[in-house]
Amino acid sequence: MFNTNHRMSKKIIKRQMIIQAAIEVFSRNNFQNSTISQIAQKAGVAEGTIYQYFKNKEDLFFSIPVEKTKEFSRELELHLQGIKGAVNKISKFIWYYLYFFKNNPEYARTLMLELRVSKNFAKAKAYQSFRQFTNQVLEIIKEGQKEGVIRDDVNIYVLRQLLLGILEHMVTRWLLKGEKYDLLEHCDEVNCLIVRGMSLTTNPHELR
Amino acid sequence: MFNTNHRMSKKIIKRQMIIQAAIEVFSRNNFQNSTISQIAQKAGVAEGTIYQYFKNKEDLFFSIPVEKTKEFSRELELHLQGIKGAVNKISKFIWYYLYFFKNNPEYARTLMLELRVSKNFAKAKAYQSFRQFTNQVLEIIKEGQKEGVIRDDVNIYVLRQLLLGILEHMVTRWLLKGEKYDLLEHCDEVNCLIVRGMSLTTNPHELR
Amino acid sequence: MFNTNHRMSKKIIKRQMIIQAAIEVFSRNNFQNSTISQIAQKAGVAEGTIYQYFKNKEDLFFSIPVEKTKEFSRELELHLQGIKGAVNKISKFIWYYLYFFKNNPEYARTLMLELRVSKNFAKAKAYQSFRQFTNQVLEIIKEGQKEGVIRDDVNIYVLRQLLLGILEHMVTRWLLKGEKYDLLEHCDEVNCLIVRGMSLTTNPHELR
Amino acid sequence: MFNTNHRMSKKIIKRQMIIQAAIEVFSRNNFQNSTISQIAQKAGVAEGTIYQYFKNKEDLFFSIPVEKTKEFSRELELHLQGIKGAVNKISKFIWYYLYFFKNNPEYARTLMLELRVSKNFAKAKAYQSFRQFTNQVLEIIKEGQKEGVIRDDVNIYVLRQLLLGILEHMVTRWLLKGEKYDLLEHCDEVNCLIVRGMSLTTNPHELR
DNA sequence: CATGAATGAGGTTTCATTCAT
DNA sequence: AATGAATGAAACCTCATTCAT
Repeated sequence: MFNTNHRMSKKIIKRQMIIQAAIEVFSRNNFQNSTISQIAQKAGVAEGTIYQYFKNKEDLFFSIPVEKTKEFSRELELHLQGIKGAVNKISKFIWYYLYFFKNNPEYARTLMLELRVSKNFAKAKAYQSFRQFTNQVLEIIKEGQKEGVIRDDVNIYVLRQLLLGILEHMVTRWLLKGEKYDLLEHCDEVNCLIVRGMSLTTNPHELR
Repeated sequence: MFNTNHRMSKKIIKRQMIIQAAIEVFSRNNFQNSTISQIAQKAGVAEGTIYQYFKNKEDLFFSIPVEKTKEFSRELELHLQGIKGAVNKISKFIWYYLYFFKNNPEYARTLMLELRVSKNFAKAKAYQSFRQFTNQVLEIIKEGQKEGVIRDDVNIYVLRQLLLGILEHMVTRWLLKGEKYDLLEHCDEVNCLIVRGMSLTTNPHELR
Repeated sequence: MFNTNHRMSKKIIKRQMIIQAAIEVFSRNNFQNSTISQIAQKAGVAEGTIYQYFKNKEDLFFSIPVEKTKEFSRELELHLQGIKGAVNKISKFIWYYLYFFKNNPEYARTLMLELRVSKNFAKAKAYQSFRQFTNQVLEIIKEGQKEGVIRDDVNIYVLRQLLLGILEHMVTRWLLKGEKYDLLEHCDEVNCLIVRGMSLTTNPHELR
Repeated sequence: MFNTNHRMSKKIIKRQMIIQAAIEVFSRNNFQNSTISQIAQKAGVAEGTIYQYFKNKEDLFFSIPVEKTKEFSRELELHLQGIKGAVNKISKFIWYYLYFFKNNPEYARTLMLELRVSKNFAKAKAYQSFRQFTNQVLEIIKEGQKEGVIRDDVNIYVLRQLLLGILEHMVTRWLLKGEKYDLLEHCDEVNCLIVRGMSLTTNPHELR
């Protein structure tokens, strides 16, 4: 039994190593132009070994967001702890989102430019992991509506789409521009714009 | 001379046929999984013929947005004609943007899910065509600031990014969801949110 | 049109060259151990070229008996011409069968040791070609029964099985023994045994 | 010593389990398409374990007929016991041959469609086991010649070839037809044909 | 003795591109 | 200008075998 545990943990570690290598390789080239041989080399294992951990190249590819989203959610949880008020939580979420991808630029590239767009991504189990934290966002929005600080005349799904859409776009644009500027640079401005768009106005006349 | 013109127009038509076939093929699969042979078949020409009009597969790929963006800009111009006021122009732009991609779903897929993300896209001449209409947007924003209806405490590039980002995201999301709903469905709501975000408030206290 | 014909005939010739090369290669090793690269080399074409003529390795494999059985039937027809009497025809058939495989030892190996046994062979169109000449055999047997020289108390399919079974086995055994003796060596003896087994006896009481 | 015996028998049992699993796996796919992993799984052992009982995959493969032929010969012996006369023995042999393969269809497939045809089979020790019972057949034929009931104007090896050839072909055909009919169905008819072919005729009364 | 993770060589197949016709 | 046959490089994946535990 000890033996089994030992083997298991070794397998888990090696699995992580392969995924990390895959992120690096997939982020530089793209799915099709990345080769198993490159990944194997970077992971320091034989090509065949990869097929003991993943069914095929696509399976390895889709395993990446499963792992990274777990990490994202886990740490997001910590960062939200102790924050009161939906608006403050949203501000923190915006900051953390940009912060996370700033610090995981390779994963950012893989996720935003490759995975999200992949034909089978929505169908894959990977997509399930996403639901997890997008639901978290939805909860915060509902909370804000209850508090009376977030407008309830707009569909909450549209509000969430607004929020995530802008953030995704910011990361994507940053990547396409070659990561030459600081992703957190306009954090406050964007935060301000988003919150303004989502929040209730005392003076609605200003809107057409 | 007439002969030459005739020849020219025949060449141009065949070129268009190939581009149209390419859009259809690239939109269904993706760049790597689309084959020259498929495109040739759909265009009704031999494989070799394609290489008389385009340097290689990538060149054909990047020729698509050049053509389609011309079309987009040309028609956008018409739709903006006669509209007064930056806010109204922005509203119209939002509508037209969604309207255009609703009616060109295959090009939408190719552009949003493949081209935009392509490594060499930014470097390619295709990107130049884009500048054309993103600059148009910038002009409208500046106009709005002069009119005093668009806030000038935020960088105009950030404002443009906000606008284009949300629109891109709407189209992308629509595509990823399988085009099952009407892209123009939430046009008014989104319009309202964007305009609100960009516009000056009489009562700025409400923010943050 | 001339151009097309010319191209067509060139394609047919190249197809034959590939099939001939395939027979030689498949006969030496077996299906799985033969490589497309070996066949291409022997045929004097590039590997990719083979895939312009055959869907895949298995398709090439199953195309062999289709071609060779045509050849077998065509020549068998000539050899049977002018022969009177079912027994004489059967004798000639036996001789020709052994003669054909003696002169096509490589095809013999491929057919008897690989193809006949192949899982998908029966389902493949190749099997259809076989029907052609096994039906011919059946006709001769029926003819013999009408003439009153072949017993009609045994199912004709069993009689055919007897005939083809022994011949197949003779060829197979010859191959397994390394083709060290003359396949036609025992032709007369076998002929005699088979004909005796199939023919009516003057005194039929002896049989069941 | 008891300990040793115990160990020995445990080893022998495990060996048998592996061989049985191998028969099942090899019969379904073929040699090349069967994997050690499949066999190990079916046998309930680890892959590595197989290599403690057999040198390699081919060695395991060729061990199958060695074991099964022992079984065949052992039981054939019993079935022939007490039967008088070469013709009766041959009839019994024919019946038992078909009976055995009817009841061992998986082994039949492996032997007839894979092993018999295998390039190295003749050279392998497996082939030696075969000699054992083919010699038995030869003895019966000689016995019949001495009795004066089997023709002696034909080479005894040709006679044996006739006998085994037809039987092999019957089994093979049955397998290729998907075992959809009863292998013993035409036993009597074939028996009759074979015996007639082998026997002296001038005086037909002598038969049965 | 038993295990099963690691290996890595090797083959099939695809497809962009070329070039003779 | 148009064709389409030929090319051949390159990559995924399998699996028998080994060996440390």
